[in-house]
Amino acid sequence: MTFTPWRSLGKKTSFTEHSLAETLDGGQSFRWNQTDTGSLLGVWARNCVELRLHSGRLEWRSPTQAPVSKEELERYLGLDGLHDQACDALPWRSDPLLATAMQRFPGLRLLRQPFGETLFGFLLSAVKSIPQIKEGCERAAASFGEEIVPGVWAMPDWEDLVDISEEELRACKFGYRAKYVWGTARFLSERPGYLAQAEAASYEDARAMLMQLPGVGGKVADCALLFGAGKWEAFPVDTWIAKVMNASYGLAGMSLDQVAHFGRVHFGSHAGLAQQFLFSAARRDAD
DNA sequence: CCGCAGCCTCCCCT
DNA sequence: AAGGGGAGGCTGC
Repeated sequence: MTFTPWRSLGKKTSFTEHSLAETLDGGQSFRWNQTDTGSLLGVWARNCVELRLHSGRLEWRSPTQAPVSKEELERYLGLDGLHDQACDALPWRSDPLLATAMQRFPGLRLLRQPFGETLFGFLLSAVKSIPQIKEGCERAAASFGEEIVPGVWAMPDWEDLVDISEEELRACKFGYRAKYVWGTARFLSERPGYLAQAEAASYEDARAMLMQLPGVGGKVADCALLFGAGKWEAFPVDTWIAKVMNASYGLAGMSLDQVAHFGRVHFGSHAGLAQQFLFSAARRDAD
């Protein structure tokens, strides 16, 4: 496929090679891959974009057949003033663990992905590793999504999935998550506007709405809200975060829900951003 | 309200 | 070399 020329995204970026890769391919999103030239190629909604860091600037290009606007890209990457403000407002001054994690991933930020496809990815995430979730998303896109440019597929919308049988979903190797996807597609088809309503609702209301969906518990709901709806007070607690929090804040014996509540209280209205730094640091330590 | 097994599939380990 | 344990959870008992 042919691409537009590389374009620069404004002034110098706070991304490093490290934090760019961690932001796009570190578990928030499941549709970015490193290319053999060191750039990153990703898909969201009907958009396909290649990103690279060049002379301290963030550069991008998209297929000429499927151009992406600069505004859409900036929105997706969260390139506005809110990120720096949110970082500064985190309690790193009084929390050495957080301060260390933030120093280790300068430039790491939260994406603003399409809500529906973020939910889809995390619906597949139970007891799976990131590469496995990515494969599942890729199979779903190639099987049920629209081909944007040759060889690149958009994720299917939830409406596109309502006629897909559980057997067809199992053919994508979703395993027992196939019935979650099937049930969620059915649930949403019977309630037009449900996801849009959740996206517009307060964090607490949105979380309760998502948890009505089959296969969506507190952790999956928080991930969808944090990475796909801009609700930064969401504090997803997975096994990594639970382990770090238990060890570092004396939370041994707490349930995951209690740890999530502690996180929201301790880190404040941008708790999810703190979670992302801690998550990346914890995962890195394990390597 | 809490704790626990089971669930698809793949991977890593012995 | 075959088989058990566990992986970025949720559900139902």
